[in-house]
Amino acid sequence: MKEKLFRRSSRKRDVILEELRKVITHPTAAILYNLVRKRIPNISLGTIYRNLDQMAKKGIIQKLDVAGKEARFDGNINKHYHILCTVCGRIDDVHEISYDNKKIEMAKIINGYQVSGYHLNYYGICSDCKQ
Amino acid sequence: MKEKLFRRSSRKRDVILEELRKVITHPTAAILYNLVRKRIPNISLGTIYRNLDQMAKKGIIQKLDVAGKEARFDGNINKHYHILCTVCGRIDDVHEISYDNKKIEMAKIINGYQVSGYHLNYYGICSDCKQ
DNA sequence: GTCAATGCAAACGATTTGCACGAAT
DNA sequence: ATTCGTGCAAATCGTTTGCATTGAC
Repeated sequence: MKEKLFRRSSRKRDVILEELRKVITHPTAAILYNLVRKRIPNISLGTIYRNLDQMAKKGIIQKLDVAGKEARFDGNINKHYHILCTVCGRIDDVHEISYDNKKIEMAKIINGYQVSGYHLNYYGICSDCKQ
Repeated sequence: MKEKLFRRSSRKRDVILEELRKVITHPTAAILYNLVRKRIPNISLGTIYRNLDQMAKKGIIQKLDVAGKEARFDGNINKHYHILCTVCGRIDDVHEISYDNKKIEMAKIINGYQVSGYHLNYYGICSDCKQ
């Protein structure tokens, strides 16, 4: 957990990561800011953003692939999926689905959600960028 | 195509939709603005946003579920998926994949992309909002 | 005539950045 | 001593909104 991922250690970064790992709610930067402020009152929102970015780039946290105004972050980098409430915007984890055709297409209830649909995005390097 | 979807007809809305349907590049509002301006030079960016929103709500276009600063739109509402280049940000359609377990997990090349991963998001109404 | 659609500019909200200072190596 | 990490505020960027006008019905 304390390998040579970053050039210098920082208590603030450590606390941001700890607080993110504590919750299962996929918080925004602002929400995390409020959580972290309870422990480090003088931390600034800019520091939250800078550290979340850094950690997401290193792959120790996840920046969620969700459209919308505010970015959301996940401290759990184990492979799992998400379900989003189209009414209140809440995001929950989806663990129990096995990804065969029938279940993806036919799942109607997941985690108590009435499922209306899903989106699947692939990531990769396009042929132009592969050069 | 010209049913009673909207209370009043609007040539600007029609042209926005036409231009969006012409391209396969999942443009941002600003890109579409430039395309539409070639035909309607005095159109404003606000009108582009208002109409894209409206049409997405009616379901005649798609607002893509992609994280990032700018929203992207798709004139093709047939069920299909997307592949995003992690280097240049380009987005292409994915049509040929059949969604059984093996293919999702094992696809290594799609549309010339070197695939690195995928994200699956479900949508629905959470139990609290269902009341 | 009514009220939706529009242009324009200002407002907004999330995120980023420049700068000077403090801290880890 | 170097230069990363930080607080702070200003800047930026995408998007939304208020208002007066135009246009569809």
